Amino acid sequence: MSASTKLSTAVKALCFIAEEDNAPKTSAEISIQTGVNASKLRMLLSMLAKSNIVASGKGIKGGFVLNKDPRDIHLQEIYCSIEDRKAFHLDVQKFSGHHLSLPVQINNYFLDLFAEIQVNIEDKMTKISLQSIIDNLER
Amino acid sequence: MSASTKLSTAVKALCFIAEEDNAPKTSAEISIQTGVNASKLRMLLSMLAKSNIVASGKGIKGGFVLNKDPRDIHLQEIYCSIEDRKAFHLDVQKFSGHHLSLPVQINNYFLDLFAEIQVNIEDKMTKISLQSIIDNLER
DNA sequence: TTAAATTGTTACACTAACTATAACAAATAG
DNA sequence: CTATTTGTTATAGTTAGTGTAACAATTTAA
Repeated sequence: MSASTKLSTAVKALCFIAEEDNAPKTSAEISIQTGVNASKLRMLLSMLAKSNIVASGKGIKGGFVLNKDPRDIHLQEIYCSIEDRKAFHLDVQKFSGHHLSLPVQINNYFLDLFAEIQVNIEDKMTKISLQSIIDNLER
Repeated sequence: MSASTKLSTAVKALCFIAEEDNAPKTSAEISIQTGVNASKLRMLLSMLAKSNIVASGKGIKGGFVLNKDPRDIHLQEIYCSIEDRKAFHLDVQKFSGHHLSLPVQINNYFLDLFAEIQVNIEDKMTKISLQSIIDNLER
């Protein structure tokens, strides 16, 4: 699952969990509502649980509930809990050279540029709360 | 080859082609200097030739030369000529649903967000010329 | 006109990544 | 004890990326 796909899937699940009643939602229910496979959802949600974004319960009354106010859950936080790589991954051709310095310098130039882009993306994501996404959908 | 790898590879090749003398550089020479396979370089450079960023010549005196002043070649232009997808590709989980509107709305939300990020990246790339990269490497 | 060099393009094998799903132990509730 | 549900691991199939080779078409020059 690509980073951007994981993020949008996680947000779909969280939006459904956030709905009206705060009865726990099972992965099976979320799967029906979102069209995403239940196992895959459980993988994502178990990571969100480790970050205390959701709480999970096993057994017959189990499922997932939000563990925070949707106004206090931000995209950046969701992203970090489901993806180990820093923001959206951009890479340069790996270089196995010896005496060649130009390609190495250019790799470094691009790694810096890509890092800068990633900081921009993270800034943007930090400013977007789950609540703002829910509000955006309702109007 | 990922989009970001293509871009950094193309810039490596262009920096080498831009060096001092403007004798044509062959794909074999560029391959030695950059560590990138000659066939792959020819694929990239033939696209740059179609965008008039470089000119190519076949035969015994052939090779690649810049077709523009390095101050007038920008990253965005290089990117567009080697990649058909719009900027760095971010995607959402494809959705084959029927009656479900929440996932579709959220997909659209993310597609908009990612489009916005891509505009930012393109803006950034438009402001970076090949000459500025060369200058950056020399100091 | 022949030979050598070089691009431009296609093809191929190999590997890594992604996708979709299944399976099952561990925990929970009644 | 049984049914349910999470959390995790595994599996199989597909797609994308990597590295390289091959060769027709073109060009230069002897």
